[in-house]
Amino acid sequence: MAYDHRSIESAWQKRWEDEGLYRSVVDWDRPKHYALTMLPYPSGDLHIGHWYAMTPSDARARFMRMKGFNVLFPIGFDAFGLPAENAAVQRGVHPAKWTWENIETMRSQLRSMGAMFDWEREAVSCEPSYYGWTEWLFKQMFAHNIAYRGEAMVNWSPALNTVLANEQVIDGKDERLGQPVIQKLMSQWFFRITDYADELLNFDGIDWPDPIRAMQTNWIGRSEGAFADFAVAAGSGEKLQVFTTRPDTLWGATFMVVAPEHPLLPQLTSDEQRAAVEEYVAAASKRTELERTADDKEKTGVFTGGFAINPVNGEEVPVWVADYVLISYGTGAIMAVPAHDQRDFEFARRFGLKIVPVIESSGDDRSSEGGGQDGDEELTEAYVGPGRMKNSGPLDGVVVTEQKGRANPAIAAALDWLEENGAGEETINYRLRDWLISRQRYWGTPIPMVHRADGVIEPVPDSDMPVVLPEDVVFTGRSPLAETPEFLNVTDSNGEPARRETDTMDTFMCSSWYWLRYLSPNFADAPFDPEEAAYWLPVDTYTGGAEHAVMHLLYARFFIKAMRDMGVFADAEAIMNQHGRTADGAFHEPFMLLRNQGQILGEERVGDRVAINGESEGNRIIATSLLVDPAAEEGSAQVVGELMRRTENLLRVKTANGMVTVEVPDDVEVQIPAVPGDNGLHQLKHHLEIERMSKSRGNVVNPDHLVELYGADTVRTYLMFAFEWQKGGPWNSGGIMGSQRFIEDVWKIGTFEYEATAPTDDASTALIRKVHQTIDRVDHSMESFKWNTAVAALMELRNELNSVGRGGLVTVEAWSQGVDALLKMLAPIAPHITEELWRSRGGTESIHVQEWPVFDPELAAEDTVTMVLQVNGKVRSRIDVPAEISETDAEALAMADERIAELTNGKTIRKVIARPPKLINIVAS
RNA sequence: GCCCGGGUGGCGGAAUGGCAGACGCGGCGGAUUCAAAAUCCGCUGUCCGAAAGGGCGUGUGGGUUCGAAUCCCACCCCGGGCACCA
Repeated sequence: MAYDHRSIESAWQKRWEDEGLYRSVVDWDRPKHYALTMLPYPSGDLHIGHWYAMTPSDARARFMRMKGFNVLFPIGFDAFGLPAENAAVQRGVHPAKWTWENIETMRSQLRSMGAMFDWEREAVSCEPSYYGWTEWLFKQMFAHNIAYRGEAMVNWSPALNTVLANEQVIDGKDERLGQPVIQKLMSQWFFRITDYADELLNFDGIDWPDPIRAMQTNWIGRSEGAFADFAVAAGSGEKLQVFTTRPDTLWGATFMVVAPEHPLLPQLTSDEQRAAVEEYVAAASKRTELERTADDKEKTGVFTGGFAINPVNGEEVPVWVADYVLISYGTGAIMAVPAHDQRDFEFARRFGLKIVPVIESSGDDRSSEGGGQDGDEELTEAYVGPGRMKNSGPLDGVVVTEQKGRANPAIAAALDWLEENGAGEETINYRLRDWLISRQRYWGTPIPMVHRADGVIEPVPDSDMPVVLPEDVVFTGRSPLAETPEFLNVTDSNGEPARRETDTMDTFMCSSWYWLRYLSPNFADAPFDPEEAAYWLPVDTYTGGAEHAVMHLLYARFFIKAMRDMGVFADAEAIMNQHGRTADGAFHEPFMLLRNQGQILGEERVGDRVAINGESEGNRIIATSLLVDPAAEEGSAQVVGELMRRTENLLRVKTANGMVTVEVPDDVEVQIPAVPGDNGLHQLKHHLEIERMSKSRGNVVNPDHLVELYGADTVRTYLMFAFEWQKGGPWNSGGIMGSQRFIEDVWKIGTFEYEATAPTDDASTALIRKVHQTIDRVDHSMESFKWNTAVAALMELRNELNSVGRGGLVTVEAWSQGVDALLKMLAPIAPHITEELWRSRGGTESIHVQEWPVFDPELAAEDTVTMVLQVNGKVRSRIDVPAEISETDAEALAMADERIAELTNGKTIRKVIARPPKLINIVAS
């Protein structure tokens, strides 16, 4: 009977579900394992990337289950977000309808994967039963002063009509559409994630990939330094505070620069300079973040006419305004030390400002210049190296190293001096900003707050919670909530008319706690059932894409810490203790072990070779005929070459002489001999690069189609076998045949009626040995997320079974052990075929609840080993020796070897390195 | 510029400092077939050689070691992150 994936796979999926095989229930007598895959956004189609991310995650969960753990592996949907709203604006579909239809499609696609999801724990973030608790969490944050309303320069996206978090802005453009983002002063809701900056820098106790840790560390951007206060010269008693990581260079601060948005700027500006400053500030505000931070831009700036007093030496320094100083970092003002900071140096050179070196380089080459640095005209760049302080009054001569913070003696001395003299204080500054969570959108979690007429902002009372999104709204592209009076108009706690907050929350809020809602998606008294949380938390294994490094993964960490501090886990912890477990770090970090998969890219494809005749018109050719001909020769038509790109009726053809643009009028006949019937332009195949899959590039691989053709088991196996999982790479449509053959071979082996026609003990022992070697390899591979080597080891076992099966060389018992082991170890990877074969071979319970094969090192041990004989490190011979051969015996055998004798003949043996039973190396000359 | 990864056959990729290239794709040759597909068997880093065998070979150059894809130093290239962050 041939293997029919179509009937077998769907039948088992149904049966597993009917029997509740993947229902996971709290059982304090068994060790738990919470496996989690990042929850998908319901875009409407499960693409191959979802499979690539989720099937290994599923295989790992199944593996842990067979290893004896009570495994929870839930799934849900991150259902709020902009695409749903865009669909509403563009196509008139309500976001809820669009979202739920997509979820429905994706549910059935996810089922076709055959994953062990516990669907009874499914959570969908756009349901009031979910987002009501997101609102509740917001209120808790507000009550604990973690959420606050603040006015700040925020990223405003005119294209998206909303503000965005810093994390969502890349190179001055929004991460979604790539449209420019501008800075705007607005009053918005923030979370005090910066209060957790130091804790977020600590990754103790969690096993996360280094790159993710590095990215988060980078993003948080801790720098040690000092605030220094410069008194504003023209009276008023105002102080201009700066942040610096180099307080040791204070004596070299010869001017100051403030950001165009700095609040003291109007006060600092003199009347003579006011017009120029105002013009500069106006121009800066119009420029986008991208323009302001462009690399190659020459620094611009304007003198304010104001001065400040350098606290260390009382000198008056001019204050400039320039947009290279950012209002969002530090204090928005800097002391400029042109001698030792390249940016300040460039600015000083451009505007002819004073440069005073305060570090004498200690290198011989430099000191021999005889203090050449003092003659600042000769300087070509700022000096940032080590040396000794000079021109710095009390601190002259202190050693300057390249270390940061207090570890640098010069910085330590300067910090002490500042504090002793009341001129400043030691401080730590972060690049991380508070998390801006307001969005001027409809399809998100409402912010449960009310703006009273007297300006006070108060939370929606518990009795009116949750705030439910009104469904009957009009989509214009602006937030409909602000234009829906029934939603907008409320009464406050005093019974006075008030206005409801119409902004919704960043959708990253939803995904910052979803793994907690999975525990009990229908629990009505709290965000999660404390009993479930006590048993299952924390998440043991988390898998997903690395693109979330500084967004989701950072927010999720912040959330659990904030929730812990608000006491949200108190009940769960008490229950944990009752069961004799201690919370340890369970509520400090959300995900104990994190692994990231890479990305599947589009397959490379050669474009059609086309032969085109036509007439030149300007720099393009208007075609009169077009033929696809793989064998077309150079010169056989006016344009001959590979079709690189097609946009409507414009073709880009790569010819021997370069790229040619061809326009194909509607009435030109397109001939593609390989495609029967009338041919059209849309049938032409253009060249595909290896790049990200996207509909617009036409290089998307559809998993549904692959499942139909090969079956889910084959697709799963291929995805796990053909790539280094953490790396990903281009799709290769040919390679899947290898996995299909493997699955079919497993079917043949599993259904083979084995007869021991010529069994020998040796052959049987050898097969069992192979089985145990395989167990060892698969164990280690699965443990460390190396799916490709796990599959490779199983393929080797398949090869072994194939060859012994044909000869009937082993006992029936050995054969049977081999087949059982193969099926069990393959079960996490290919759940359907292994279940079918397991049952057909007499299994009464599911293979997925069987115990994982136990490795026996004695059975795995070889009794003879091929020993390599080297002369001077080069392999010259090989001999078979007993595995437990002694060093002397091994050496003797090596010396007795013919080839070795030949090669060492007449030479002096200097040394013999013996590593029995694997290797002997004879050093001779 | 700074911080992470990574460079191994035609391709995807294996290799606790000890036989480089497991496993698979592709390719070549053969069997089967009227033929093809499927299947099965064999070969497949490269150069020299009829063969036996040998030379070379893990981005480049150096080093440590009896022995290096693996460890150290310098450099080149690719991917990712950050970036006028004071």
